[in-house]
Amino acid sequence: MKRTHICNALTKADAGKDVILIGWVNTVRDHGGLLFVDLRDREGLTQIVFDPQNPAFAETARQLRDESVIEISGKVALRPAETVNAKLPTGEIEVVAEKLTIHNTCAVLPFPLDDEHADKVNEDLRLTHRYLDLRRPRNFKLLNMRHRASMAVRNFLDEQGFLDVELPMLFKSTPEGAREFLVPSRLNPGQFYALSQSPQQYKQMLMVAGVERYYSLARCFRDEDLRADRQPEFTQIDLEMSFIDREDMYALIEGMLKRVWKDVLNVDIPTPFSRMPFSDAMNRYGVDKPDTRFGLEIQDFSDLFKTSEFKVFAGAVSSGGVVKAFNAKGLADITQGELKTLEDTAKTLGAKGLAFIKAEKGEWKSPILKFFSDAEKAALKERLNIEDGDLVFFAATDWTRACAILGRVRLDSAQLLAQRGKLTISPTQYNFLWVVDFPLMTYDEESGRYLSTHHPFTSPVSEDIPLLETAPEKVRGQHYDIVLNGVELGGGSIRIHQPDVQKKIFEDVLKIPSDIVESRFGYMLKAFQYGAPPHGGLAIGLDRLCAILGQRSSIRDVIAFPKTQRGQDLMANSPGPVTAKQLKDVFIAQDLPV
RNA sequence: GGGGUGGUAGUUCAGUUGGUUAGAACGCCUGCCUGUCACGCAGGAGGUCGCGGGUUCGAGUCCCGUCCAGCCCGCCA
Repeated sequence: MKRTHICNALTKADAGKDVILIGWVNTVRDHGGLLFVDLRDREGLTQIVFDPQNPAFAETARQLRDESVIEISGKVALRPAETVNAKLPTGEIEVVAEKLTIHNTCAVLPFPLDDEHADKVNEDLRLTHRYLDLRRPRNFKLLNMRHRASMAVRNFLDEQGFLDVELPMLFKSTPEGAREFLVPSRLNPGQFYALSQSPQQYKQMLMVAGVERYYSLARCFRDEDLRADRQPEFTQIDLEMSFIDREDMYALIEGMLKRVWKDVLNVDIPTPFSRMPFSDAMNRYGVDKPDTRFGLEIQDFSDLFKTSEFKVFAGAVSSGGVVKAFNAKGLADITQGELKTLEDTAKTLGAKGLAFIKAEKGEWKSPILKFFSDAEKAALKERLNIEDGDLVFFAATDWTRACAILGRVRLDSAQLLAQRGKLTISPTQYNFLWVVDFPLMTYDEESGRYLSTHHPFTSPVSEDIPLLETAPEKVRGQHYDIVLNGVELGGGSIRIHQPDVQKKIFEDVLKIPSDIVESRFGYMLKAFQYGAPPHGGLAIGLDRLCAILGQRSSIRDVIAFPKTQRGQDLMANSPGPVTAKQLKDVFIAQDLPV
């Protein structure tokens, strides 16, 4: 059983050769006195011609069905000129079968495998038979693309002197972060590992260890609710370097992504990437991961409406909030249904309603127009460039909420405009962006404490360190997010390497009791006392990266065996029950109601 | 935990105001066919309308509950 060629290799230069091909039956076309089979392997298709009279396979050829696995011995022949198939790389030839071996038959398929139909099949059915879904060339290409992206990353980082170091997935519980998968320890009764949410602490220890440049394609685990872009286990391009500042990191990652885009898509992306402070991103786009492929920028009108007759707007400002608005240019033809959907979306984000102005046929239409003074209208018209056919949305509430509402409405409006052909959002335009100057701390109303915006190892911007005592929310972190087309690809930071600064953050700012600091982070504080180098790092979501490269809206499409929204593998049926003995072995009693 | 969408043949879908035997396309099975490449032609099989309950003379259709999927919010240091 050895093939001489793959299924997209043969050309007219091979005419007359004896060949052996193995693969899956893609299609059978039985003409009675003549039978065609398109034979497929992962590389392509080759047409096989059978003469059903040939005693070598008179009994079997007629029994060929889609997706059977067959081996063909035969001779390459030029196709008659009028039957050349220009759509196939092998379309100028065919293989005249002399011998047929059926290695395996195929049961009736649970769903069609041609891309045109299969793409529409319910995902749960495809996931149940993921081995079939992956057999489709379109999905194989995604796996292949992911492989090439990984190789580009590995090659680039290797050339830059990075060591691939495998770090533990069995770590300890770190309750500050995401919910974790717990793993009972049989050898330590009553004790648990947690599956690593990220190799953060270990990779910092590698820097103390003097490795200087570390990377790995690290599997990470988070027991949170799933989304199109979130799986319970996912892969990060995780790296850490010593003796660097933010500029070094920007340059490195720009080089790496440039290499990935070149190797995978043969696209040259321009560097350096643009940068945007967090506050700009929020104020202009309403999110910390702006999609800058289109405008529709949000503006602040708090000053204008501070003294407005319109109490809703004026009241929002006087109670410390803001009034923000953006012009969904050309969306005045929005339908009632679409407007209702936008309003409902806004409400889920905490809006009481969604105020708007529609500019049509030379006049403005709006339920709130009567509250606006002429001066206010003129200012809106000028600053938002309101013209006939436009639709302006407002949000008047606290800053965070106003940003969230308009940020989301902006994205949804862009979709509506794109559907109307009034706005182009190209999946092959790559707007990379560094978002920088995040606040180090965010005040949490609920607990009445400051929480790390990212994680407690992020180094403050040095000139802001004095503010740690007085106004922690004003301290900027040396954190950076890499954003592409509205997707947060990843992020990282320059870390704290001085034990006293790290201790101050834990105890004085985050108010974590010192005994807990000691039990959770004591080893880090100790390690930092032994000559910890200045260092920083970053992690990029490989799944999200590949989804963008492959123009897929869900990372499930670029993961070989993804889980459903309930965290199940429908093919293998995981998770599943365990026996009482297994539980006993790890000292777990199951006595809570499910 | 919350919000909204969907579930009808193997698959994708249609199914009107609640009304006869639930349809179409593709797939599957049988037969015919020597140049197809989404081959064609003829015939056939295939349904617990997700599940449970209710309203009704009558439910795929209306109501309640429930399960599942995908989307979003919360959550994701």
